[in-house]
Amino acid sequence: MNSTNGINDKRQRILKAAARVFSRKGFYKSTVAEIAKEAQVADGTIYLYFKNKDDILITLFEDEMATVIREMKQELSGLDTAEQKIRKFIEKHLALIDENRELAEVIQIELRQSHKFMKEYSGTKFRDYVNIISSIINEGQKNGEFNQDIIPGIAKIVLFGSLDELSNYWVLSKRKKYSLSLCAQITGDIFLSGIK
Amino acid sequence: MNSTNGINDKRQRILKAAARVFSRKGFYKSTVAEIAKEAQVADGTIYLYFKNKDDILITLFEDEMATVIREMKQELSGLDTAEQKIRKFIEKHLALIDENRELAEVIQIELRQSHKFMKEYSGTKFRDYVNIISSIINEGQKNGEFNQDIIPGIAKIVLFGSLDELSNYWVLSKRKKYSLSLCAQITGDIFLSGIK
Amino acid sequence: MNSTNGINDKRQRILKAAARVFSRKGFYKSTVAEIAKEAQVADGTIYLYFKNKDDILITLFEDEMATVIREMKQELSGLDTAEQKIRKFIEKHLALIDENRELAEVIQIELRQSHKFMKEYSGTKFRDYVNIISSIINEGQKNGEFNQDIIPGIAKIVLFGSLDELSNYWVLSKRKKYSLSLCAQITGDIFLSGIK
Amino acid sequence: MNSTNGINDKRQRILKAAARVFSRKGFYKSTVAEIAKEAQVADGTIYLYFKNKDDILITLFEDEMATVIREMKQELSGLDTAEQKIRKFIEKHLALIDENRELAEVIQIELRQSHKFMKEYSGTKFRDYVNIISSIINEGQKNGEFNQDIIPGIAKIVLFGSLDELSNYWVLSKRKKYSLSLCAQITGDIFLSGIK
DNA sequence: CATGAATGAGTCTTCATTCAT
DNA sequence: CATGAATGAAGACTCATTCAT
Repeated sequence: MNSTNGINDKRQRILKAAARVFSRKGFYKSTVAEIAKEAQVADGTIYLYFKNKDDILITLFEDEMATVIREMKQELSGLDTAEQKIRKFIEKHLALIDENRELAEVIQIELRQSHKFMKEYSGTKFRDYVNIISSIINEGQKNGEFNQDIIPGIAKIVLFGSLDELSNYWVLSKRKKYSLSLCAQITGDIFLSGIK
Repeated sequence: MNSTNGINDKRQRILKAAARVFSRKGFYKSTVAEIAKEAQVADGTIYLYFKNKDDILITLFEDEMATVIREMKQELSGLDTAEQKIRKFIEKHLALIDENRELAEVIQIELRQSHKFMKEYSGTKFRDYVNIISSIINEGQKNGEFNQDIIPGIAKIVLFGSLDELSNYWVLSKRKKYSLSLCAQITGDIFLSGIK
Repeated sequence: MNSTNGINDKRQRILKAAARVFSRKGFYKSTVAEIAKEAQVADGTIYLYFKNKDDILITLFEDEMATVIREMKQELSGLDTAEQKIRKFIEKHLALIDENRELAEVIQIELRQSHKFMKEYSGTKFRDYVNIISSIINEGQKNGEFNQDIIPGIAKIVLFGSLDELSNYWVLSKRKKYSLSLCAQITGDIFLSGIK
Repeated sequence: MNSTNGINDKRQRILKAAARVFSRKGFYKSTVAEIAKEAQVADGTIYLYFKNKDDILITLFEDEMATVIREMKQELSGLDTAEQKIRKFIEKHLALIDENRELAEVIQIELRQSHKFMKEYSGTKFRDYVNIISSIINEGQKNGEFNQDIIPGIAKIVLFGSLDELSNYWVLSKRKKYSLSLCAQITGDIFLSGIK
C-alpha cells in the first residue's frame, strides 16, 4: 500500500522509532510498547523482526557501525598521507555524530548500559572501527610520517577516547562553547604533533 | 558487637556492597534485595540511609569523586612544572582506576546508565575533576611551557577522553596487552608533544 | 470459548470479583492479587481495565449508582402524589440494598475508607441520587401536599441519613429484629407525618 | 518537667496527635511514625501505651464516646418531657460534632474503615449511645407523649441516621448552606411530628 | 519508662513476551 | 504476516512492630 521498499519497511520503521525512543528515555526506561506505538506497529509485530528488546539495541548499533565503517573507509581511500587520513577520520567522526543526533545519543549513552554490550558483546564492528585508526598509524610509521616509538594499539585508544569524549560533550551539553570544526582542528593538532 | 566505627558502619557496608553488586551485574539488573543481602542488612535498612536505588549510585559516585579530587590535588601540589603535573595527573588517574576495580567499573559503565546522570545530573564533582586539567594547561600557557593556541576547554576533553577510554580498556579487557605505566607514558608523550 | 458477551466480559468479571473480595475483607486489606485470583484473571490484566486499585472501587460505586438512579427514576415515574413517591423511594432504596448485599456492603462501608471518596471525590452520582428526594419534596410543597416550612435541602439529608443507617443496620447486623418492609413502613410514617 | 498531670501525659499526647493525623490523612494512610512525630514521642513509645495501631483508633473512639454519653445524660437529666429530651439530644449531638471537628471527622469517617469496627467490634459504647434515643421514646410512649405504634428500635435508627448524615454533611461540606441550629430545629420538627 | 535503628513480610504495579485470532 | 489482549514473574519500596541500649 503505502510501502515502497517492501519487506524492510516495518523493520526500518521499528529501528527508527527505537532510536527516537531510546534517545528520549534511555534503554531501560523505554518500553517495547512505546517503540511499537512510535513505529505505528502492534507490540507483537516487533517480535517478528527482533528476538527481544536487547536485540533492537544491538541491531541499531551494528547497522549504524556498518554504515559508518563503510563511509569512513570510502572517505579515507582517496587520501595520500597518513596525516591527512587522521585529520579526515577526526572530522568525519565528529560530523557523523552531528548529523545523526538521536542515534549518536543512543550509542554514546544507552549502548553502554547493557552489560552484554560492554562486558560480553565481542563487538567486532566496534573493534573494526577503532582499528581503522591503528592501521593508519601503522601506515604512517612505515612511511616515516609518524614516530616509531608510538604504540598504535595505545595511540588508537588515546585518539578514540578523545573523539568519544568530544562526542559526548557534543551530545550532552546544552550550550556548546566550541564548534565541531574547531574541536576537530585542535584535536588533530594535538594528536598529530604528539605522534610525529 | 561486630561494629567498631559505629555510626557510618552500615552506610559504608551498603555502599561497598552496592559497588560489588553493581560491578557484577550492572545497575539495572542489580536488585535492592541483593545489595541488602551482600551488605548483610535487611532490605528496609537501605532506605534508612538512601532515598532510593538511584541515590546509592549517585552517592557511590560522589563519594568516590570527592576522594579522588582530594588525593589528586595533594599529589599535584608538590610539583613545579605544568608538564610534571600533566604527567602526574595521567599516572594517578590510571593508578586510581587500577587500585579500585569494582568502583571503577561501576563509574565507567553503570553510572552512564542513569539518564539522570548523563543528561540531568549537573555533576559538579565531575566537572571539578576535569577542570583540574584545564587549570594545569592554563598555568602552563602563562609560564610559557605550553602552546598559546591550544584552547584549554577543548584540550581537557581531549585528554580526559583518552584517559577515560584507556580506563575502559583497562577495566573491560580480559587480557591487557599493555601495562598501565606504558599507557601513561605514551599518553603523556602524545598529549604533551601535542600541546607544547 | 467460555465467553458469551465478549468485550466487557473480563471487566465485569473483575468488578464482580472486587465486590466480593472488598465485602469480605475490606478495601485496604484486599489485595489486587486476590481480586485477580477471584476473577480468574492474571494480576496484570486488572491494569488493562483499571488505572489502579482505587479506580476499581470508584468504578464499582459509579456503575452501581448509575443503575440505581436509573431504576429509581423509572419506579417513581408512574406515581401521582409526592407522598407515594417518598414511600416508593424508601421501599426501593431498602430493597436494592437487600437484593445486592455484597455491593451494598462495599458501598456502605468500604467506600468511606478512601479519603479521596469522602473528602475529595465530588460525587456527582451520589448527589444526583440524594437530590431525587429534595425534588420530590419540592414537588410536594408546590402542590400543597407538604409543609412549606420544611427546607428540602435539610429534609433530604434527614431522610437519606435514616435510610443509610437502616441499610447499615441491615448489612451489618447478624440477627435482624425488624423486617425491611416494617422498617420502610415506619420510616415513611415518621418522615411523612413530619413534613406534612 | 513540663508535665503536670503525670502518668497520662504521654498517653493523652499520643491520642490527641492521632486524632489530628487520622483526620488529616485517614487511618490507613496515617503511619505510626507520623503519629509519634506529631506527639513528639519516639515510635516505640507508642507501643508502651497501645497494643497496636488499631488500638489507638479504638481507644480514641471509646474515650470520646464515654465522654459524650456522660455529658449527654447529664444534659438530659434536668428535663421533664420526652419531647424536650429528644430536642436536646439532637442539639447536643450536633453541637458536639461542631466543637470537636478533628475527632468528629475521625469518628465519622475513619472509624468505619476498620472492618473490626463495623463488622466485628461489638461496640457497646456506641450502642449505649444510640439506645439513649430509644429509651427516651419509650418514656414518651409510656407517658402518652408519643404514638404507641412507633417501634423505638426502628425509630432510634431513623433519628440517629439523620443526625449522623447531618454530621457528615457538616464535617465534609466546605460551604455549609444551613446553620447547625437550623438543622437541629428542622430535624426535631420532622422527627417529633412523625412520632407523636 | 523511653528511644529509634533495624527488621522483613507484604503489595502494588510494570512490562517483556506469547499466542489465539 | 500482523495484531493486541493477556500473562505472571519480578522488584522497588513501605511501615507496623521489636528490642538492645
